[in-house]
Parts: sequence; C-alpha cells; structure tokens
Amino acid sequence: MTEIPSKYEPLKAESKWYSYWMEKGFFHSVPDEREPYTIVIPPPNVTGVLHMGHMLNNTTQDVLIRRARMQGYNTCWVPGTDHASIATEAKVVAKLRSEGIEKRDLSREAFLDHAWEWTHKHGGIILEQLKRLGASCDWERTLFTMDDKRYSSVIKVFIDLYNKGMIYRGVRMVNWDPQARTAVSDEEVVYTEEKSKLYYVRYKIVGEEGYVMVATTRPETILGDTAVCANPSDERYAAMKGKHVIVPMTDREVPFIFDEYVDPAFGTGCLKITPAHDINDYEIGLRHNLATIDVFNDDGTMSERAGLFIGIDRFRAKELAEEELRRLGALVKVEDYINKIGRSERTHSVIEPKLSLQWFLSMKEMAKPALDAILNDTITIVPAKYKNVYRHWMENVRDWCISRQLWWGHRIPAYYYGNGEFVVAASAEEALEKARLAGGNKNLSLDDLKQDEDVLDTWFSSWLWPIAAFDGINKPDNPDINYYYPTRVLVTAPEILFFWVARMIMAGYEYRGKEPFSDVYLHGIVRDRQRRKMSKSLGNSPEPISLIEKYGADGVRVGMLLCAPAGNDLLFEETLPEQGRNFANKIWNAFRLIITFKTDDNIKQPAASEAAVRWMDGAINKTLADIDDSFARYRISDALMQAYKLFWDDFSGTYLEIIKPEFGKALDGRTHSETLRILEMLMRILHPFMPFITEEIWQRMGERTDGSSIMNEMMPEAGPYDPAMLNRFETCREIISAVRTIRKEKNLPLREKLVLCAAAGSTGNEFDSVIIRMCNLSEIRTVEGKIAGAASFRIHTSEFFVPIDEGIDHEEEIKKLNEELAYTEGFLASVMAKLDNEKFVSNAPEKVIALERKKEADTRARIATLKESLSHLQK
RNA sequence: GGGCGAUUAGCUCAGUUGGUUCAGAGCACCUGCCUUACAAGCAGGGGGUCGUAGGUUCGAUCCCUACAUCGCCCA
Repeated sequence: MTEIPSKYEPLKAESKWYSYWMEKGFFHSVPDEREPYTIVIPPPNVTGVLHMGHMLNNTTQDVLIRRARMQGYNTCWVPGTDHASIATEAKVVAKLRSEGIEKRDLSREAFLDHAWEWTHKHGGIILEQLKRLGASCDWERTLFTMDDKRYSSVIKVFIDLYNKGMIYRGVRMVNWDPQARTAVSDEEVVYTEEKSKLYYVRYKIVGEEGYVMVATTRPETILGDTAVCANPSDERYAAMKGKHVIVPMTDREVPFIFDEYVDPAFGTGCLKITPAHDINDYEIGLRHNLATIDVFNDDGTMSERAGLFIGIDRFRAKELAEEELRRLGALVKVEDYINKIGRSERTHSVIEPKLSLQWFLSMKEMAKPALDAILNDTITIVPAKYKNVYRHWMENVRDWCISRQLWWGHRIPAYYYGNGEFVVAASAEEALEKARLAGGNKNLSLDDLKQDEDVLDTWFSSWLWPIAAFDGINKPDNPDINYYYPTRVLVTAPEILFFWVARMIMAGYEYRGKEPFSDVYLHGIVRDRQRRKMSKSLGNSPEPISLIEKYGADGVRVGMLLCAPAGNDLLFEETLPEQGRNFANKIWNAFRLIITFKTDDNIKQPAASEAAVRWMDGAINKTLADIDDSFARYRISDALMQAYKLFWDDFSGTYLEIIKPEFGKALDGRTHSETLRILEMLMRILHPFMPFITEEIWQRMGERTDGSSIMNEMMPEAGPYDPAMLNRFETCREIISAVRTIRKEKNLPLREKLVLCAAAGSTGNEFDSVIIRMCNLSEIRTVEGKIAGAASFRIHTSEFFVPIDEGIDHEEEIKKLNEELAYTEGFLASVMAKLDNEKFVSNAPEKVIALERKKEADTRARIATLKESLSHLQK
C-alpha cells in the first residue's frame, strides 16, 4: 500500500505505455480476413502546432478507433499532414523577409529549397504532439500531401480531368488576395461587417447641363467605370435613356444603361458600373457588352490603366480619389456606412474582385452523385441538420477555381509553347511529344516549353485523401485500397464541409465509383467561455501540451469529450480537464482500495455482497446497451458520461461501499474475485476514452504476459439484465438516502445502529441486506400500523419508520407531514381534473387512463397514510 | 437580402412518435463532514411557470402561426 501513491501520476504511465504500444506495433494494420474500420485523419498543416481544435478532433477519432479495435475490427487510422499551400508559403516568405530576402529575388527552385527546409524543420512536430494525446495512428503509414505518391496522384487526376474536358482555363472574376498575390476560392473568403463610407458623386450628362448622382463605397474604382446604370422601372432616370455621362477624374464618356439588378431604393438608385472590380458589375458588363478597365496591379496598387494615382496603394488611392473628387466639385456628400468586406482567410487582406486567367474545374456533373449520396443516406451526416446545408450548397455549386499564384504546391502540369498554346502532360518529355504533335513542329525542343507557373489549390490534393492514402489513384487495384476503402467515418469540423468533405465525396465517386466514407461526424468549434473562437492572436487558447502535463492525457481527453455534444461548439475552460483528472484519480483510488483488500477464502460471502455483485452486473449490462446506443448515434459525450457514472456512482460510490469489509477485517474470496472481474471489465469499457490509466491498472491487476495489452482485449458486450431487479435496487437506494437524511437531521452518528420499521411487503427482497449494511441497521423490523416517536418517510406507497431514543420533535414532524400532505393533495387534484373530464376519459388511450387511475389510487393511499400519521402525532 | 437552426436550472446540454407521481445530467452553488481508497473526496440540499403571444387537442416543454433574441451558411 505504501508504494502506491494516493494521487495518480499520469506522466510516467503515459510515456511508458505509449512506447510499449509502439514497440509492439499495436497500431499497425495490414489487410486480413477481419472487417476493416478505417479512418483517415484530417491532415493538419505540416508546419502547424497542435491547438485545441486538433485535440478535440483527434481525441474523437482515437476513441472511435480504440473502441472499434476492441470490437474485433481491423482498425487503421492513417495519419498525415497537409502542405497548406498559402499558409506555409506565407510563413516561408515572412521568415525569408526577416532575413532580408524577398521572394521575388529568388528563383522558383531556390524558394522551394527554402520551403522544403522549413517543412523538414517544422514538419511533423504536430504528429509527435498527437502521440502525447495517445493517438493510436498507424504511424508506419504517415503521409504528406506532397510526398511522391500523393504528388503524382494529384498530377494524374489533373490530367485525367483535363482530358475529360472537366478542367478548363478561362478569364473569370476571382477573389484576389493582393498580399499573397494569388486568387483564392470563394470558400477562403471571410465576410465581416466593417465600417466604411458611402460617397455620393455626380457624373455630368453629356451634352446637357445636368448631372446624375451615384452612390459608391469605392471612389478609387471610378477610374475603371464603363457605364452608369439604373433600374428600367425607375422613372427618375427614364429620361436618361440613350444618353451618356462623363466619368469624373477621367474624361471618359460612358453610356447610361438600364438593368434589373439595380435596387432603386439603394443610394440614389443609380449605380456606377466597374466590370473589372465587382462581380455584379462584371455580369452587368457581360449583358451590356461593356469594356473592362482593370485599374489595379496584382499587389493592390493602381495600374497604368487607371491613368491616375499610378503605383499608389488602393487604400491611399481611395483617400486621394476623395480629395480629387472634392476638388473637382464632383463629391456631393459622404455618409457613414456599414458593409460586408471580404477578407482572405489566410492573410486577412481585403479581397479584390479581379478578372484573371485561371484554371477551373467544372462542378455540376461531379456534384450530382455527391449530392445523391447524402440525400439517400448512403453517407450519413451527424448531426443531421447539416444535410440541408450540404444540399443547398451542392445545388448551387459553382465551378472551382483551382489555380493559385504560388510556388509551394503541386505545379500545374500544363506546358506552353508558341503563342499561348499548351498541352497537359505528366512530364516535360511527355509534354514535348504532345506539343510536337499538336503544333506540327517536329523541331520543338524542351527549351521551347514553359510550364505553367501556378500551383493547385491545396484542397485539390486533400480531396483525394481517402483514396491517395492507399495509393488508389496511382494503383487503383492494389490490395490496400481494395481492403480499406471506403473508410468508415470522417471526423472533422463543420467549417470545412464544402472545402473538403463535399469534394472528397465527389472525388470518391469519380475515382472509385463509391463514397469515401459511410459517416461524416462533424464536431463543434472550440471556443472560450465568452464564445470567442480560440486563436493565437487573442491569446485565449491554452497550450495543449502543458494541459497534458498538468492534467494528464486521459484527463484532457475526458475534458474535451465531456463538453463536446455533436454539432455544438464547445466552451472550453480548464475546469474540464480538471474534472477529467479528478475522474482518473477516482479510478486510481478505487483500484488502490481493491488491491489492498486482505482476502480470506474461508469467509462466507455476505448476502449484501452477493446482492451487490448481481446488481452491479445488471447495471453494467444496462450501461453497455446505453453506450452502444450512444456510439451508434455518435453521441460520444453521452457515452463517456454513461461510463463515468457507471464507474463513479455505481461502482465506487455504491458497489465498493457495500462490499468493503469493516476496518481491519478481510474480504471473502468470492467477492474479491468478482470485484476484480468487474474492475477489469470497467477498465475495458473506459479504455477508449482513457487509454493510459486503464492500461496501467489492467497491467497491474494480474500477471500479464509480455505483449499483452488492454487495447487488444475485447470490449464487453451488453448482456441481458433484469429491469425489475434494477428497479428494486433503485428503491433500496432511495431508502438508504432517506435514512441518511434522518441521521443528518437528527444528528445521529453513523456508528449508532438504528432500526428500520416497515409494513410487510415494503421490503423483504434481496437488497434488505444492502440496506442494513449501508444504513448501519441492527435490523429491518416488520410492523403493522404506526410507530410512535419515530421519524418517518414515504417511498412510493410504502411508509418507513426509524425509532429514535430521545423521540422526535412533534411540531416539526407535523409541519413536515402537512407540507407533504398539501403537495400530495395538489397532485391528486391534478390527476382528478383529468379523470373527471369526460372528454379525457372518452378520448385518451386506455393505457393512459389506467395509469391515471393507478396514480389516483396510489395518491389516495398515500394521503390516507399521511393523515393517519398526523392524527397519531396530534393525539 | 435568401436559407437553415436554436431559445429548457447560474453555465453547458439531454429530453418527449403530445399523456409513465406535474422535466433530467454534468459542472457550479449552499450546508455538514480530514469517516481507516480518494478533500482531485464523502453525505445532504436549493434551484426551471421548458423565449413571448396566440392556436390545434381531453391534454402542449413537445405540433401549428406570429413575434423577439441569438447563431450558422450563402449572396
């Protein structure tokens, strides 16, 4: 006993058992005859560090994987990292800048060398951190989205889709990030409401004295105006038909046009049209055949074509434009205005809608099977509310801009020769052959080819993840892909439902003809107490590794899961891992108690212990059924809470208290072995949630052979149980609780033995011995009628008495009984209101009426008992 | 602006195909205990007219309508 500390110390056990599991290769999977259970990790950014979102995400996956492993599945959890094109490139650019090196001064090759160096230096840290959490990933299968197999998979898919005519190149309005100097997808733009100004500017009408007034938030783009527009139904502007106006600051004449798009109620009802810099204007421009004038450079400065403020940054240009308009007398007024500003998710720079030549993947056709899979439940989304959200997105899906003006990523395999003509091929050599054929120029050499400078969107590699993880693109018929695909469940955050989940489903159908996973489990976002998203800049995110060091990995896992109902955000605070740690400590001390029992095989098993074992087995079976149900619905926090209560309340709080021998005495052998059996079973139930402490205890519980581990034991299966028996025990618990209350109220010390009196039939089952044991009774006496000078309580329809030496306070007892009587009579009145209602009696189902009649009878009996007791006391 | 969802105890959430003694849990809170596994503990306790107003029904926290508030997604 002295060598086992009273507080569980997690750190030592954690490193010990994790190394043991690794050394024995328990996480590794190879195809065999068992049913597979596969999960591919949502790959974290290769140079990222673990944050609370990863903790939640990976704890969840580990719980599912460990449970499945214990259920006999061949489990395979594939880890890996994502090259995170924009994020990583931005970090490398910043790092180089801090060393005085600008990206534009480097060649592509030199820059990529730096990027790889950075990746090798910082890459994989996050995976090491996951090991601290206990993640049972198959580390022998660790992947990277830019490793050779994944790289070639991406290129192969690009070529294939291009050949199928689904990838095309075109000029489109894209979201331009002037800081990263790249296009970003619609999904990477975050809109927030920001304060801005609305400028009222007048445009002179050509050939007349008058003006039209336009309201705009962007005076600097006036330089790119190619029309002014009003709604055709707006009579205020009917006279403008066929006229032209002069754009201020330039002397350009542009037409006044009419389009339904314009909202007459907004501003002056008159809109300036800048097709190069607004998506709606662009579409109006297409309808009316307007010219486009791009007034910005790629870095957000004003371009030559602006004609004014050339080379000046767009924000400064806005100020200058305001001044200039004022000077020209064209600025009529300026109002404060709140509008939605789109910013780049990565750089937070204000997105500029910009026309540019990009690569696109057409989505319509791919979206169809992906939508059907969700609608017909081939793939189940949990929580189901996202089904609608998904459908809405898929029905309105737009083509995916897949090119990025970056270097870090999969370079687009298009090779240009001559005048903008190009071929798409896996290598330069192959491209040369194709180009010679296509161009009819046999003398073309490698030097004449120029590969596209752009790389592909990061998601263009991660959408292949469940297939590429098993090399199913390069070798579509290899044993791994055939065995592990489709995977079982994808665990991720709802914010990447479209970015990633939807596209994986599309790729799954396109390249395997099958869904990539059967379930999608979307967990919440980790926030702080004030519901703010956890972020580095806010400094409100705890450091996961220090949390593990403080509370233990098991404690942190429990803390994460406890507050994580599916689909709801979790409000994290440190009391949660603290609760987890406390639970681990509780388990530890229960174990400590059990192994320090002295046992004596000659002692006969007490009746209370025998009853306790029977009840505990029933309680376990019931809880196992509940846990199964919770897991089936991905109610993981519920499953954990069920196991938590089973261990803490039922096993520690109740069972152990019943079987615990009196001080100094030994435990009978039978109860001892039953208790060990039960503890072992509980460890297996808890193992998926708390892998370390359960392994530590399991290993200490008996002789274990080298190579044995609780993680490879079978999860107990829910067996039959007798609900009536469990109910009898609940009554027994209520009686115990009531007697304890009397002890407390009457100040009766625990050591003093009491007598419990009850009418025949009120007790007398297998749990009497438990009541005697837990209440420290000398006996349960069967009596008839009332007992004078006794404290009383009522459970269901039975009345119980505890005689007290010095008698009881009559007045107080009368008061209590009167309160109880008033409440009970009130209840009877509500029952009678129903039963006296003819319509209720004639309409309600028989079952319900029978129940109400039983309520009535029981309540009347109880009232009679209370009244009798009162008259007894008042004598 | 369009769509989706939510509103139940101080906090975070369960719940009911509308009827089991008039709503449960965890945490927090209050009271009493250093009782020989555990004070990271034990025993006991308080706390909700289920967002508001109508409607359907014998009966509504649950179904319908409107309103209010909040959140998410899309434009």
